[in-house]
Amino acid sequence: MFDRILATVRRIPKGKVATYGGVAEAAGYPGAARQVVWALRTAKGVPWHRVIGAGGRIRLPGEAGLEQRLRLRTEGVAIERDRVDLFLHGHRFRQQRETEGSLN
DNA sequence: AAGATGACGCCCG
DNA sequence: CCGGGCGCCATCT
Repeated sequence: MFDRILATVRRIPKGKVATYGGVAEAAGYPGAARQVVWALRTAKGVPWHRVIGAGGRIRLPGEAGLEQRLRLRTEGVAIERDRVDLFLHGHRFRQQRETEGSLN
C-alpha cells in the first residue's frame, strides 16, 4: 500500500496537484486519505507539495506549509488564500471515475 | 490486545 | 468563514 501510494504521488506532474483523498483512491484505497498523509510524512523523495486537502486547501501547517506554497507557486500553481484552484491545477489520474477525476 | 496518532473529509451550527 | 464532532484506517506505542 505504501509503495502504491507513493507511486501515485510521483505520477502527479509538475504544475498540478491532487488531494489526499484523490491520491488514495487513485492508488486503489478509497477512503485512505490518512494513509496518504502517513506515507508522505514517512517517505522522502516524493513531490509531497503536490498533495493538498479537499477543496484545494493547504493543510500543512507552519513553515512546511509556507514552503509548500512557495514550491507550488514556483511550479506555476496559483494559490489564493491557502487555496488552489482544482479545476485549473487538479491532476486527473488516468482510468479514474468521472465523478472523481482529479478535481474531485 | 487496547489506545493513541495523524499534512484527512464531510456534515452541521 | 470558523469551529466542533464523528468516521476512517494503517501504523506505532
